[in-house]
Amino acid sequence: MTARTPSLTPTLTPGSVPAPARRPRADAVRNRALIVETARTVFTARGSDASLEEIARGAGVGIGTLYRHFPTRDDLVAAVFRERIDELQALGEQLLASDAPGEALATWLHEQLVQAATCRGLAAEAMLTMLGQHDEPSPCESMRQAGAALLARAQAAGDVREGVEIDDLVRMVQAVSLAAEESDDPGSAERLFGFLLDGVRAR
Amino acid sequence: MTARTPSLTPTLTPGSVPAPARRPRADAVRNRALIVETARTVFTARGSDASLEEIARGAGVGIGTLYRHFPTRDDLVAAVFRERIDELQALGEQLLASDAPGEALATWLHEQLVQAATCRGLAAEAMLTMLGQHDEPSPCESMRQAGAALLARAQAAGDVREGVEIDDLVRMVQAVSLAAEESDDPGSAERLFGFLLDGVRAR
DNA sequence: ACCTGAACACCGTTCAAGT
DNA sequence: ACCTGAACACCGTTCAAGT
Repeated sequence: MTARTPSLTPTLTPGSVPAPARRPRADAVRNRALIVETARTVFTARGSDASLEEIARGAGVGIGTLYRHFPTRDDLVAAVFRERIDELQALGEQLLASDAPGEALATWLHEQLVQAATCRGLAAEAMLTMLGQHDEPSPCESMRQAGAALLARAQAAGDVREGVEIDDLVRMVQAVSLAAEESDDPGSAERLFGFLLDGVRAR
Repeated sequence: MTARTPSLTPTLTPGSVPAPARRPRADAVRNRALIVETARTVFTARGSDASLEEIARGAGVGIGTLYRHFPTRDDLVAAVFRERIDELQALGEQLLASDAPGEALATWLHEQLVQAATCRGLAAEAMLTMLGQHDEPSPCESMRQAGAALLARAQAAGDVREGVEIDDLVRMVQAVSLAAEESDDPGSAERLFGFLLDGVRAR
């Protein structure tokens, strides 16, 4: 969000290495991990608008340290869900080996639904935000491509209709999760998910 | 949210009128309307987490006046969307006269989609919140019943499959709107809405 | 009865001073 | 290089004092 001063100065000599890639200090590594872990706990307990101060306090670090590692709130949220994104990517690549393309896609999307519910809907919000910024080769982008491959295969097999895009599907699953969250009916999410699948199925 | 002191004192005599139902002061009525109108404008411009102070300032009243009329933020949001809810109810009742039950439901749901996009997704959030609290005979509850009648008719005509509930449908439409909001593809909402309709159609 | 705005609490964010 | 926490800004919410 915040614009940073461009670091590319004209004094950069042609042969110079772009980034020194120093190894970070051990306490910094530990603090970073502690903050992420605490954030996960606090987000689960308090929801998406938990206080950053509470997270810093819980991790036993100063608020400045939290900001040093995660300049924006989104950066922290992204770090919290990084593992889940990687898991979804791995699952997607695994499912490409399945011999039932339609079912494989459904399984992957259902896992998206399960993940979306973590941290009281924060996971779903984070996913929607991340899907909006598919510029650089981010972990989310890799996950997206795994899903796209599953979808293409399901379409080629005639299981899913044409015109459906992977972003639509993933977005819809997050939306289903968000919409079902406030419902008093516990089966709501699964039922809505079923409608979604039926809607994209080839007929 | 905040618990209030119970006002029901034992001195209440059996024959006493429960509420005097006084006519409110003219300036109070005007202020209330001004606050709601300003809130709509500010929510549209700044999104769902607009400052209440800005709304009060824009309406030309003290912050205390805003709180007097709307004890919680949700109360103000509900007031902002009250008219839309009433419109949806009226439209639903009108559409019951149509001779194409499936199409009538689709038209009503599409109007839900259009409404959901107002105030940068705040309308969708508000609708989801309101659907969660269907206790008293609220305006939202009347709207819900109009939709339920449309759905029942579409199901009786064999246009929509059984097992679908009106809350599911309305929630899904809000979900579609929320999911499409952050997308860079402008046709996203309509495409997802189309999938939703196909998913609930009888086959 | 209603309005006002000062007062308090809480949180986000920055930054000078430390190690 | 990294950490700390005081300092500042901003907003939500309440309430005593006004009309």
